[in-house]
Amino acid sequence: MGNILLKNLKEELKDSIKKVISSEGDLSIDIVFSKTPDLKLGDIATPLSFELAKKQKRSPFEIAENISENISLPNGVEKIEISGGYINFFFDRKFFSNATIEKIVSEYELYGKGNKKNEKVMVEYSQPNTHKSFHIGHLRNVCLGDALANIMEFSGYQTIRANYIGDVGAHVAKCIWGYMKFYSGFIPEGNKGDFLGKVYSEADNKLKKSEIYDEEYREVLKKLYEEEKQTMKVWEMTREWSLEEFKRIYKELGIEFDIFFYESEVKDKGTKVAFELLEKGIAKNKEGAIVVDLIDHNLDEFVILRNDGTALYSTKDIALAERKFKDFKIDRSLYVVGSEQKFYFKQLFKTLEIMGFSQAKKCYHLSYELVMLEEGKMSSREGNVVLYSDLKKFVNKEAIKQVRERNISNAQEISEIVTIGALKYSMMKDNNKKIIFNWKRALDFEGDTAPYIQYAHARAAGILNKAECVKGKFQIDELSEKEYKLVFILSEFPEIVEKASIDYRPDYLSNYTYDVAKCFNEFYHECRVLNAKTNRDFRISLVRATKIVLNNSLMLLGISAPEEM
RNA sequence: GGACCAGUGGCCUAGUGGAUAUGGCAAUAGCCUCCUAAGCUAUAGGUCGGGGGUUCAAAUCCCCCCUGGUCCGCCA
Repeated sequence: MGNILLKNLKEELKDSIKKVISSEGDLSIDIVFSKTPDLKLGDIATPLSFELAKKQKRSPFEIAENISENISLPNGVEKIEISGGYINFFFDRKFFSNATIEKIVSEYELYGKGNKKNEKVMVEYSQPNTHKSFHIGHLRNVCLGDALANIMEFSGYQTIRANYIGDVGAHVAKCIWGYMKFYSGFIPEGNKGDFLGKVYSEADNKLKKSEIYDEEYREVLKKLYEEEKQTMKVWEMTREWSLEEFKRIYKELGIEFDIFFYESEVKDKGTKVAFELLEKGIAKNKEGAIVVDLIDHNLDEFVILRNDGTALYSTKDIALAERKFKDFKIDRSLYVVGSEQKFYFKQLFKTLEIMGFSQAKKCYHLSYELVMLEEGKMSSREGNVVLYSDLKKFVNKEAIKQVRERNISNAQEISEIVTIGALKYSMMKDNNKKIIFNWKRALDFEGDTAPYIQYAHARAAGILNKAECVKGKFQIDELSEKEYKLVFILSEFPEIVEKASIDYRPDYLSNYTYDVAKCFNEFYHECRVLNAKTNRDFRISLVRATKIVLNNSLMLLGISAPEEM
């Protein structure tokens, strides 16, 4: 931990370069390294000479020459070359490979782990509404959020995974009205959560068409607000149905939360806070409602309580944030929520700042675009959604079919691992952009998919199983390009994790993991391992290191790495 | 009307100041007597939405325009 080989080499190189250029009095420049487009050109490069050329009014070539002639290269860097003005550095590749692979193998599951940060972070994600169906849009959220939490934790933050369930509000009342009106006393045998989703959609449809129905619904809404006994009983029962289904899904996905918050438990506190803010003069009364004036911040007015005194989304979120800061003592608060709420979160964070919470500056809204159907937006109301349960069922069917074509001992378990992996990966590999859902692609297990990566892992496992006693020590004769390319990408893992945590970008990990799998497959086809003529011990260790990195990065994505498939 | 996000080969996508623009799907041609063919190799496919500008260097930054999405609710 902490001592990252590739990163260290970069730091040492920076120092060496600075020593050369400082003799000419130029220290202010920030030295950056990039990968070379081709390993033939070197391992890492810097375009520093272009920047210096401008400042010093000399030719970049001359500057590069000067650096190249006067630099004392750190241990592990073998050669320096100038190419088109770039300064390219060549590592001592045997040394680098040796050190990298030994490090990975010895650190094992800790390889890539960041230093402990003295900071507590809470990630809030998967905020499903009870009494509505759980569809693939919710799936995207929970996958992203879980990966983010994993990454933060692995990067060294103390991390709390929070779920915030919407169990009150108009949609609940609609569903309960529909249930009492058309299904009173009925207890579905199968998936109770999906049943409620259908009841909700059906109720919403009928309510649009009848004023009498609408009156009845308002009555239910009122009774829920007043916590009338009979209605509350139905609420409790149906709420539990939804929660059971959610928990079943989380279990299936292998996702665990540290804490569940419910809207029902923060709404009263929120109302209190709204009045407190009013008293303190942070908020003001506007036509009976309570609003925070954010016009000077270019954020309009933020309504935090309705004029009838009932709670809004904002009412509850302010109370919940306060609870997170005060009771859980968190320093950093992350929210994984769809991008349509961007403006809302700006208002919320600004309000928290005005309320005096220093953590407000470390609040972050990880936003992502919706999962859409080819024909357009999904809507629980309309009922035109792809349910999570259906998607899982069909993907699993395909996985079972494919596993059966192979000779595998525990087909059931493997098909489940492939199914969940494929689902999660497809929801995370894009940079939070709009996803147009497509069945053909969802059932694809080749190319840039989780099964491709899992397969690479299983292959590595297969080799290691057959390699009798494995020596920890190895000698490297001649490094082939495929071998070294693989070593190099493995060495990048810690930096990728760090960047993903800084930028809050789980997709960095998805892309990286796929690249590792691809490199490994190329290596696999070109280099024999078990009956290798050269580098046998090294290759076995390289395979082991690859398996470790694949396993660690899949773990961050919440995807299982099978030993066989 | 104002604000934000996106636009990269037929389709999807990486890359947000550095070298010849990354991969996948689909297509074509190959590779299993050899550690798992959910794999590999090769071929073909590009006005990086358009136009200006800044820069030694632009898919990336600035301005204008086009297209799509979202927000500007006492909804969530």
